[in-house]
This record gives sequence, structure tokens and C-alpha cells, in this order.
Amino acid sequence: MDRKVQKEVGAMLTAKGAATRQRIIEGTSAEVRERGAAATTLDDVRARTSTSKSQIFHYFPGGKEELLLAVAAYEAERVLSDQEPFLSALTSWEAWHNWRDRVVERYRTLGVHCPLGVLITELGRKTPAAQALTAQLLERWQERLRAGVAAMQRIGEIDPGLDADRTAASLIAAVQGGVAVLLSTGRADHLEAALDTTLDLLKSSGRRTPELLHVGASGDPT
Amino acid sequence: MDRKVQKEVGAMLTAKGAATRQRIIEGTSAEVRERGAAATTLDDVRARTSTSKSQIFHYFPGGKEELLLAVAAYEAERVLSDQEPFLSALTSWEAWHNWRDRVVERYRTLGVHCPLGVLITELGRKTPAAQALTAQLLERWQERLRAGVAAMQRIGEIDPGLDADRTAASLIAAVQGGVAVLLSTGRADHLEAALDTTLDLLKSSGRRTPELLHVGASGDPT
DNA sequence: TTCCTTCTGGACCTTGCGGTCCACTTTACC
DNA sequence: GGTAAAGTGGACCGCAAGGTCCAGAAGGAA
Repeated sequence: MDRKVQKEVGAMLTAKGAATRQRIIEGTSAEVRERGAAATTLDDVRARTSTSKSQIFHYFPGGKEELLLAVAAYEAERVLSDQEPFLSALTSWEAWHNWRDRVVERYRTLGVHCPLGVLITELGRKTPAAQALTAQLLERWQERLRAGVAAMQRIGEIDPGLDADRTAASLIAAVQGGVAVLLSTGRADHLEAALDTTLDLLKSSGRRTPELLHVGASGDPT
Repeated sequence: MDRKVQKEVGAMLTAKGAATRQRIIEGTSAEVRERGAAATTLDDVRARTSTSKSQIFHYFPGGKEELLLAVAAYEAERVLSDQEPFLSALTSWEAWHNWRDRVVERYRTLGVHCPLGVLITELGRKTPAAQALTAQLLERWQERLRAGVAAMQRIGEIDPGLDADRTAASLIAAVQGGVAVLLSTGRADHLEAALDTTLDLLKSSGRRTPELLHVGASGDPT
């Protein structure tokens, strides 16, 4: 078996080459988080990763655009994996709250340096490829949430009359909106409020189903 | 009385000057909506507004940064005024739905060319002045929504136990999140879903108050 | 060892764009 | 109508930053 690794048609990478390529991606990723995509220059990347211009263009012939796209894909993968294991097992309210806490804590820590936010807002609008990548990420994310909602509906904790996909969409919007506000003001209040509010709706919808009805305790938002 | 208009200390504008200044702002605003702030060059502005470099720097000595800040302020004003008269009279569910329709329709029309989104995401992160402007806009917006929630609480349509400010915050997040998704995918589904979901929660919370209790009809989300 | 491919370093080119300068015109007030 | 301030046009500058090129080093298969 060949020790060289095939990247795509016609492109071979040695172990050393693959390492360099990865180093460039991760260095760029860090740079983008700190300064934004537009403000990140190839010279910054070159300095940070101890490489040279020729290497960047060797591994990313499309130049800066191709590099940023690779970084976006790299980050997109992390967005979902960072929410595990909670995201894949939203089968109890405890799991949902753990997920909520994970999301809030992650973005609170990242603050302005949210990788996805940066890439979505700076790349998504111009590059069709980046836009497709974003759309695909959101779809996968939403599908996980939809599955979680459906699971809760099955055990009677969420009103079966609700549209699971639409509900998942509004959860996505809650997160994205909270992050948007966080990015522009530095405060995570909206993120928490939006998630809590939406989760409260889901909880109370379950309580309202006939067989489990026990009204009176109107979901305390604190 | 002087025909010249005082702008700030030491700066006088004739009617002609004021008109030119305004033309520059509006032209830049349009350019930014179409291409983004970073991609908008002073030459674009110059061509579009039939002016010259010297005029831009005459009216905005701080260069591009000052110009964009002026545009941001101009747009921020429009964001709220575009939601009138609904935003200031959220005293019935009809008013709330009219407001919701106005927001959805506006952003659906604007699509990728959302002025606030562009400015928040491209300027907010770097310029402290722009960030302050954004924060202030969100605060004013949230205060209007908070007042609306409080009004509905007073007439028993929303659970008085809810934190009005926190609820308003989650509505803000719903809008911002929907817009964020719209910006990166071109679809307004999330915006609608998030607003509808949140409004449903508020409605059902009112229904749950003791004196108005008539359970069974679990808020149909369609 | 030999030969081919991949990898690396860095000088160099090109261009786009923010910003400057200065001469000239128009407006406003006396 | 004179004069000073405000408004206007456009040539020009400097530099940052993306991108090119080529010579040479390192690595792998025979």
C-alpha cells in the first residue's frame, strides 16, 4: 500500500505534507477566530504557522478563498462534535438542559471569537460554496434537534401536535440569535433567555397534553 | 437667522453641503446593502453618488470608518421606524401579529441585503463606537418589546409571572437568529418559526392563568 | 545510487484602495 | 461686488496584501 495519501484526483500528500497542510488550516483557524476572516492576511498565517507563501498556495491552489473554505469545513465539524454527547441523545429534559448548558458555556467562553459566526457572516454572503457549507451544517444540526423533539413527543413530554422540524428550526434560530447578539454586544443574556424560553414552551406543551395534564405550575422562567 | 446649519462645534454646512453629505450617506448605505461593508470601496461610493474623494473626506474627515459609522446610525434609525406603528402599540394579539408580519416581510424582501446584519457583523466586532451603537439599538428595541409584553400582562393575555424583559430578550434573539440564518442560507423559515414559536408560548402562558383557563386547544403552530 | 515527485524558502510582481493635496468654483454675508 | 468660507474635481501617493516564480532541499520507489 502506498505511503502517500491521495487527497483528490492527481494530488498526493506525503505524511509531512499532510501535517503541514493541517498546520496551516489550524493556524488560519486560530487567526480567524482572533481577528476575523477579512482581517486575516496570508502573511499572518505564514508567520504563525512557520510556513511560506509557496506552501500555502501549494496546498490551497485557490488561494485565500480555498483556504478559508477549508477552515470553514474544519470549524463546521467542530461545532457539532462540541455538542456531543448531548446532541445525539436528547431523550430527557435532563439531556436537553445539559445540551443547553453546553451551548451557553461554549459560546460564553468563546465570546467574540465564535468561529462559526465569523465564517458565516464574513464568507457566507459572498462565496456560494461557503453558503452551501453553512446550509448543510444547519441542516444537520436541525435534524439532530428534530430527532430530539420527536423522541420527547414519543414519550409524551412534548405535545405531539407540534411540528418537530419547525420547532427544531426555532431552536436553531434561538441559538443563532443569541450568538449574534453576543457577537455584537458581548453579552450572553439573550442566548440564555431565548433557549430557556423555547425549552419552557416545549415543556409546558407536554404538560398540556390530556393524559398528563396537571396545570397550575406555570413554568417559572428563572 | 443663519442659513448655514451648524453640524457640530466649528463645522458649518450650507444647504447644498448638507444635501451632498446626505447623498453620500444614502449612497453608501445602498452600496453596503448590496456588497457588504468591507467590499464597499470609497471609489464605489464616489461613482454612485457623483461626488469626489475630496468631498467624502470633507464631510467625513475620519475616512471610511467615520462614514460607515454614520451609515450605521442612519440604518439603526430605520430599523425601528420601519416597524412602526406596530412596535409602539403592542397591546393586542392582533398588533403582535401585525408586527410579526411586518418583520418577516421586511427581512424576506431584503434577503441578504439586511443593513443591520451587515453592519453589526462587519463593523460591530472591531469598532467600539459601532458596537456601542448596536448595543443601544438593541436596548431600545428590547425596551419597546418589553413594554408590549408588560401591556399584555396587564390585560391578562400573558402570564404575569413571566419576566417581561427576559421575554423581550428572547424575542430579539428570535429575530436576530432568523435573520442570521436568512443571511447565510437565503431562507426565512427559521425567522418565521422562531417568532411563531415564541408568540405561541406567550399566548399559551396567558391561557394558563387561573381565571382564563380553558385548556385542551394546545396552540396549533401552523 | 538514481531519478522523479513532493515540499520549502523567499524574492518579486501587481493591483486595489484608503488617503492626501491643491487648484478651482460656488455660496453666503457685508 | 468684494471677500472669506464652504464646496468640488481629480491627479497623485504609499502601502498592504494577494498572488507568481523559480531554485533548491527532502522524501520515496526502483
